[in-house]
Order: sequence, then C-alpha cells, then structure tokens
Amino acid sequence: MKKPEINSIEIARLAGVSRSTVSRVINQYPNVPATTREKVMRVIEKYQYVPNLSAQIMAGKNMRTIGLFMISSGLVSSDLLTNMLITCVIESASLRGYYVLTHIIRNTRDQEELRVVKETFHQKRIDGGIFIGAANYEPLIEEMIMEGYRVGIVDQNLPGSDEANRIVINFDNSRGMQQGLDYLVGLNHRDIAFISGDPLRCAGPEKYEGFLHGMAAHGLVVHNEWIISADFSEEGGYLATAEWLKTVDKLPTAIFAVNDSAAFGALHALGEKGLKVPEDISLLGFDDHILSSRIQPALSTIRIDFSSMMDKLTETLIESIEHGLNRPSRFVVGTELVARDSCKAL
Amino acid sequence: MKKPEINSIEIARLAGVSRSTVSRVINQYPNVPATTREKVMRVIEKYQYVPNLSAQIMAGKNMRTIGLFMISSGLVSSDLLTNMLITCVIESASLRGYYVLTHIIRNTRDQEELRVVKETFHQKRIDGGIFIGAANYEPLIEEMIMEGYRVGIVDQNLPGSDEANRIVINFDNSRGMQQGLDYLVGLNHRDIAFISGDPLRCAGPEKYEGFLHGMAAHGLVVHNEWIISADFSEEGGYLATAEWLKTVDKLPTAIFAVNDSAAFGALHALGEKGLKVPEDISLLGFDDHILSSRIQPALSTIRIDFSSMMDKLTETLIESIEHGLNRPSRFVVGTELVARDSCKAL
DNA sequence: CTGAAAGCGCTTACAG
DNA sequence: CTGAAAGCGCTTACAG
Repeated sequence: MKKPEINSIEIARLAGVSRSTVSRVINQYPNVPATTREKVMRVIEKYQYVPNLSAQIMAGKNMRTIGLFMISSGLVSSDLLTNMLITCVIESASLRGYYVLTHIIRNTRDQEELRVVKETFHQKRIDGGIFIGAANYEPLIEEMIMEGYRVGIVDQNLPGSDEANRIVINFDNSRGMQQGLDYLVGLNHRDIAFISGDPLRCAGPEKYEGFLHGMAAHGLVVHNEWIISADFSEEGGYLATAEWLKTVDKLPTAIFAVNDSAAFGALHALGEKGLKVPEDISLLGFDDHILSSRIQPALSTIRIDFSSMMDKLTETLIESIEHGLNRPSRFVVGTELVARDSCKAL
Repeated sequence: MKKPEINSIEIARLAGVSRSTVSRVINQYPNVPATTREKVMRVIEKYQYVPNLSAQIMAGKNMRTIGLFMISSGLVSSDLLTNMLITCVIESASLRGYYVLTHIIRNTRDQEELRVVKETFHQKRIDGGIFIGAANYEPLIEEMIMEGYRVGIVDQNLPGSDEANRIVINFDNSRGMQQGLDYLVGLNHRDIAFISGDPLRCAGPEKYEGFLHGMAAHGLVVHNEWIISADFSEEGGYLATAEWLKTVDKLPTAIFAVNDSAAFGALHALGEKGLKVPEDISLLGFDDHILSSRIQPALSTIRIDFSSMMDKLTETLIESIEHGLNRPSRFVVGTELVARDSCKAL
C-alpha cells in the first residue's frame, strides 16, 4: 500500500555513484561536478526520492521545526487573539520552509504537562521554541534556556538575562500608555481610571507604571479608588469592573483598560449598570483586538501590530537556528493610537 | 551548554543490564520482572533519560504527530473560524499525547507547496494528516490516500471512495438547510433567496440541493433571480449581494446564506443599500460563527458544533494510527437552529 | 527472563 | 572529485 520507500543506497546504485555522492547532491555541496549532479538528480526525480528525515536528524541535521507553546488556562480555541498569534507564527515559519509544532500549556505547575513540553525539546522534535503568554519569570522557560535550547519569548523583561539563545520581543508599553493618556487628556479627560492586568506577566506592571508616569506627566492625580485590578481576560475585566462599580464613590470620566479583552468585559459591566459608552463614560483599550472594530461602540484602542511582531520573532528564531546567534536579541514593537467611537470629548 | 545527552547504552551500563532490557522497560514490555524494571527506572529517572525520537522512528515507532493542513487562499490569520478549527485539533491531539504540525496551503496548484506537503508525509514527519477547506475532489488528498497514508477530511462526499485510511466528517447539510427553511417558513416567509457557496467544495452543492428540497417540501417556488452565487467568504457574500441588489426586480422577504461569513458580507451590502435587517429583510446564516452572536443584529443561524466535530475527527485519526482501522470511517455531525435577532416574523 | 547483534537510512570526516 | 566506513541511538527478532 505505502509507496515502496527508496533509499540513498538504491539511488546511488541506479545513478552509478556512491551514497556519499548522493548525499552531496542532496545537500547541495559545491564539490560535485554539474554532470554528476545532473545524473544523480535525474534518478532522484524519477523515483521521487526523499531522504528519510529521522536518518538525517540522527546524522546531525536540523529538524526544520519550531515549537509554539501557548500558555493559557482557558479554552484557547475561544480566544481570538491567541488563535491569531498561532497562525501568524505558522505562516511566518512556513514561508521559511519550517514546520510548527503547536502545544497548549494549561497549567505551568502541572508536572505532566511540563514533562511533555520538555520532552519536545529533549527529543529534538524541534530546533527551538516560542513561548506566548508566560509569566515574566517562568521556570520552565528559564530551564530550557539554561539547557541551551533556542527560545523566543513574547513579552518578557528580565534584567540581566541576555543569553545568546534568548530572543525576546516586547511591545512598547510605556509609549502606548502615554499615547492613550495623551489622547484622553486631549479630549479633556482628567478623571481617568485604569483597569490593570496580571501582575506576574511582564506587560502588567509595565502598563501600570506607564499609566502612573503618563498621569504624572500631565499633572493628573491617580486615585487609588480608580485602579481596578484585573488580569487581561474579558471575564476578569467584567468581574473587576462590576465589583468596582458597586463601591466606587465618584465615577471617572474615562477608563483606560490594560487591553481590549478587559475593555470588552468592562463594557459589559458598565452596560449592566446602565452606563453608556461613550455618552456616560469613555473607554479606551489596548491591543486592537480583532473584535474591537466590530463591537458596539467600536472600541478606541492602542494598536499593536501582532502580525509583524510574530513574524519578526519567528524570523529571528529561525535565523538563530540556522546561523547561530552569539548576541542576545531583543526587539520592541511600536504602538499606534486608533481612535474609534468609545471615547468622547468633554 | 546543551544538556549532555545520555543514551540507552549508558543507562544500560549504569543499571547493569543490556540495552535490550532498557528498551523493554521504556516500551513497557510485560516480560520484565518488577525488580529489574525498578532498577532500570531509577537510573532513567536519575539521569532524566529520554529516548532519542529519531532513533525510535528509524527503529519503526510512530512519530506521535499528526499534520493539519488548512487549504485557504486568504490570509488565514484573519479568519476566526479557521483559527478556531486549528486550536480544536491541537487541543484534541494534545489530550491524546500527540503533537500537531500545522501547515497552510495557499494554492493547491502550486507545485512547490504541494511538494512541501507531500514531503511532510514522505519524511514521516507525521503519522497521518487532517485536511480542512479542500475541494470535494482534491488530487493532493487522493494521492496521499492512494499512497496509503491515513487522512482525515472535513467536508467531503466522494461516492464509492471508502478506503480504510480515509476518515471523513461532514455536517448534516440537508438537515441544516431544512431546519433553516422550517424556521423561516414558520415566520411566514415565502419569498426566500439563497446565497450559495463554492460549488467545488462538498458543502456548496449539498446546501444548494438542501435549499431546493426544503423549498419544494414547503411547496415554495425557487426563483432563479433569488439565487445569489458566492463562495463561502465574507467578501464573496458582500460582492455577490451588492451586485444582486443592483439588478433584482422584487426583493425576497428573507435571505438564507450558505454560511455566516457570507451573511456578514450580505449584511454589509444590504446596509449600504439602506436595507435594515430584520426590519426590511430577514437574514439567516449557517455555522454559528464566533462573531454571529456579537454583531448587530445578532445573526440567527444553524449551529454546527465545530469543536466536538474536530475532536471526533482527531480522535478517530489517532485511533487508526495506533490500532489500525480496516473499515472506512464516516461521520455526520448534527445541526441546530439558533434563533437570534436577524429574522422577523411577517 | 535477558543479551548480542542486525537493521533502520542518513552524513561526514578521512583517505585517496 | 569520489568512495569506504564509522557513527548517530534506538528496537526487535533470535537464541539461549
């Protein structure tokens, strides 16, 4: 049933050369005369010979595969942004002739899950891995880096950690927060609340700091009462905002959410309280989630170009796999204000 | 830098047994006494030994990886439904200890793309593959099946093709169309238009047939003028509907779209013409796209449980890889009406 | 119950 | 420019 597998010995015999020469042709070594090369190529084409991958790996070649690890407790299939990041990486890798092994990590404390992930590296199923959604300090990632595996990380800031096999990409959180606050202040808002994110992730504290700085830069005071603690998720944004609405004395005129998902949740909670956006209160997000332009009201936000961000990360990882990198790689991607309908001028 | 790789010879030496025995322990052969097993396991644990995957493959084991091939011309990362299907498969496979290699096929006529896909099978990178979005008859898929590879296919109906290595899953298009028409007729609609899908895909003609049957069952006439040819995409639905609106004499009271994406496009085109849904015209979709409940007006539709559908397909494929299947596998998943706000009673 | 040995299919120094 | 041979690390009949 299966196509009768042909191997390099057979090809060599049919072409009247040795396996060494077949291998040299396959691997495009320069020291093969054109005539020999063509002779061998003809046989290869004729029999549609494809070298056995496992044998190549055992002889020291690359797998041409990268691992993609999404750390996420919820059901990933329902998170649009996560889904998009996955396909971005796949497309980018595919463009460069690489395959992507995707794995979803539900719980980074689950030993069995960790074992599977580590095994992926140890078995050499992959030449390197990309981690998305991890805490700023994640033991699993640090272990893989210590062991020398090449790792790409989205959203991490670990001062002093600049191993050559660590590739990090961040968005410019402080500039993004600044842009958002400039926009809100430009609309004459002075009473601004902030929905914060998971403090364990890198972007959480960074955005919070950015908020404090931006407010200070505009000479505005930050009311503790107007700091709403959430966790980047829609549900978290909803619950935190609903809770906050029960106790808050005086409402701000605007809410700056740590990301769009949290803003969706807040929108929901505000709606339940009968508060209209932007008539009663303005709402600004961060990310430019795929849904943001489609919800009612269309959400104003700070856009991050996730697509080119993941492309850059994937490209750099593959480059480091193929050519080796001896310098640490860090990138910061820009942000951009997208004004839609969720913020009104006072 | 890299962890000093330890191999089975070393483990055998440290445990005072032969490699054969180590292998027997690893592979959980029954004929190893508990004491020997434990002795070996202790060494394995101590050195965190993981067998080399490529060596295992060469010795005849499974890769424990399935390929996922998305056939899609557009930028997949922007298609929510596609993204969701990808993560469904990943989650399902992961649950069973399998890895997923995802690949996006832009153009099934591009020889280079085809070569890469076939290579994935030939190199034995994967133990089987799942194809989504292919034409009903896709030479690439047929070739892989002919060569004996195990293949899972979403949405295919090829009479007489029932090789044991072909696993097919379909949604119940005719029943779904029937449910939709029952609903519309129940709302007293009699003038019903249909936006059709890509005729090369399996679901295209099936839904069209279903529409014709359903209309006949209700004693309603199908006006040629009210058959709008599109292709399952939002853009296609938009363009076809916009064009149709320019020429149509008398408007129907309802439009049944071949899927939700097409319905989104139609909604857009209707809006541009100043036609309100459902006030001026009712609109019914098919799929229950992730956005359907969130758009304005929330789209009534025929739901397919994509998640359990992909889970079933993945499960069956993995089962067939591990235990072999000698009977062809075909599944049909049910449909369910979800009434929201886009259809009004007359 | 267990070990020695063959076999899987490549790549790459090495020697010429 | 090219071939013979070693080496990669497993599994599994085979023999005992």
